[in-house]
Amino acid sequence: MNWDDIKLFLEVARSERLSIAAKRLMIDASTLSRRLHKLEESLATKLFERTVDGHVLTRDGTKLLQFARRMELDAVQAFDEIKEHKYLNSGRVRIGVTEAFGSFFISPNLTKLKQNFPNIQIELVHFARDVKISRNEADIAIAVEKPKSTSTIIAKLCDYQLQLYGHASYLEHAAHLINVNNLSKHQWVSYVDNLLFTEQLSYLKELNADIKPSFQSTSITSQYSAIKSGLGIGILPCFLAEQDASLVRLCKNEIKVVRSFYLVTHPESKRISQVETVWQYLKALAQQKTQLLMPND
Amino acid sequence: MNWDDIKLFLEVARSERLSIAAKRLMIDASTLSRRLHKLEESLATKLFERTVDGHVLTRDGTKLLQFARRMELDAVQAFDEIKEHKYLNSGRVRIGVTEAFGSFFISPNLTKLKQNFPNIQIELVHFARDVKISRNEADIAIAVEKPKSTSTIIAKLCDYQLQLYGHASYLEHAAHLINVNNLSKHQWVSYVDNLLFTEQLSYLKELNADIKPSFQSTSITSQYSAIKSGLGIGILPCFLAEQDASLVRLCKNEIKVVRSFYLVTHPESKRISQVETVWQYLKALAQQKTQLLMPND
DNA sequence: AACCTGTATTGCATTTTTGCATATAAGCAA
DNA sequence: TTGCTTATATGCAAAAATGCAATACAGGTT
Repeated sequence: MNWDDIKLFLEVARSERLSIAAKRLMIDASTLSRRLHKLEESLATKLFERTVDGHVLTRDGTKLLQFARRMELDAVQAFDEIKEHKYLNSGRVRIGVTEAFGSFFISPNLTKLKQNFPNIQIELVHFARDVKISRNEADIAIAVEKPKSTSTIIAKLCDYQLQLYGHASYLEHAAHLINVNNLSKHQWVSYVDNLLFTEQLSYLKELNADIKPSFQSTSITSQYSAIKSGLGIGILPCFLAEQDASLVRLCKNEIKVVRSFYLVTHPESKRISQVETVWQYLKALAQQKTQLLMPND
Repeated sequence: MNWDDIKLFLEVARSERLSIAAKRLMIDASTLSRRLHKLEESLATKLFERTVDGHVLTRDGTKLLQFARRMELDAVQAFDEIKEHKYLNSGRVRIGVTEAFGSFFISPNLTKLKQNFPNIQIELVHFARDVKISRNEADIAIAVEKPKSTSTIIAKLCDYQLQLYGHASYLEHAAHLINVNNLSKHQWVSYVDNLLFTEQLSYLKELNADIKPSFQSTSITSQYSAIKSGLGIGILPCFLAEQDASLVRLCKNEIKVVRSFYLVTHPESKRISQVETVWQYLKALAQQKTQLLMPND
């Protein structure tokens, strides 16, 4: 596949007219036509329906268009930034992160970063299973498991603790006090077992095999909402639950699950200034928020 | 600029050896050398330092590398998806959104979307001033002001309300009850005036010119934290504050600021299935959460 | 110093791509 | 029908890109 042909493709997709596109690109229409055919050949598909009203995108063409637009954005940005030499700590950094950590820890704590480095743009990508750092799906991944890939840079970010939480409204109903021995008598909120993206999170098994959850979700946010609405008790990361004064930590000392987050990146990315900046920022942030991640009171 | 040269550039940047890169690309080293020089010429810069130990990236080269990697990701994904014909409701959708709405409304409510469309990846970009939809910086922007650009598609997403909130701990200290007439006697938390990215948010002026804030921040999250920690009272979006039971709404009926969010996209994007899906999802979500956005009790 | 090794670049013949001129076909409007 | 537009196809000369062989260059070794 010739990337430059994608540039031509974009123009044709936009003008919907071969001749107009050719003029804009300042090449001959015949050349353009030939190169489009070549692109289609290399993708083994038809990108345009050649009608009398010009070139109309096919399904595959539409699909290509969205990627082509992104490529264009990058090409243009690269050109601009190099031309203007404004490359120190500016640009996008894509962070791949779990839902909970992204929404409740990273997102709310980007203020200082934005103040110190106003030209860094953070993109947050929530991932369910893996972010493929090796495939550049993110510049920095925050993973629960150490990836095995050899070509990545890995650093431990922090430990974090998960504990048992319940909402005041549920605890009122609970006739008997909750303790480690009567856990299975309670309503539990938890992950959907078979969808666990990492064995690391199947903490229920660690506790007691008898416990049968009454509400399950793949989303930590909806578990959080469920617990908050009094549906039951459940394990939540402390960095999430401790920010909500209406949740009560139960069996403080008996139930403690500790997990770790790892920062992962690609050697190529790590050398880029704004990626390095964000990397350091995240490490500092985690250190500073130890109390929230690992409450020890 | 020839995009295809960027592909070659990538390979050389990685192998750091012209000859090795040439072998991998299955072209002659001389061709590769010439095309690199041509790329440098079109960018009017030097991308590599040609040393005895191969091609070492310059500053500009490093800058180009990060964009090149993104382009590669897109090219590869485009190729894969077209090859596998898996183009319905799969792919990335980048949403540009304000900090508050992103962190406290969008992020926590993506669960259903993920369940129904597991192959859609959401990228959240927080923006301070504008997301340039016209430049493809996001597929969908959620803006506080209607953009004037002609080439965009705009739809009203929702109204949302901002009200005055305080934390229990602050209200205890407050010797006198808070009412509309003694507002200026209180500690206020607010935006940094001159950094307001849109006039829409300068609600303090709407209330009372006498009010002098004692804590200001550009970040709604840190205002939220400040209010929560008892530093003072302040205006917060209801969709944020109402989710926190420890905050008390003050002067319910007297102080009400109403603003609106607009969905913005590009005609090209709108035709893409997953963008349209997310667009509809957001509209439905806003409708469903009217009570949170515009509490009327 | 002469030589070897690994590197990138240059000169030149060859191949490929391009632009132009021209031809063909298809749809549509007067 | 004719005339207009638009896209594709073809032949061909001009221009550009390519591969190969030769060259240059820096470091280290004999």
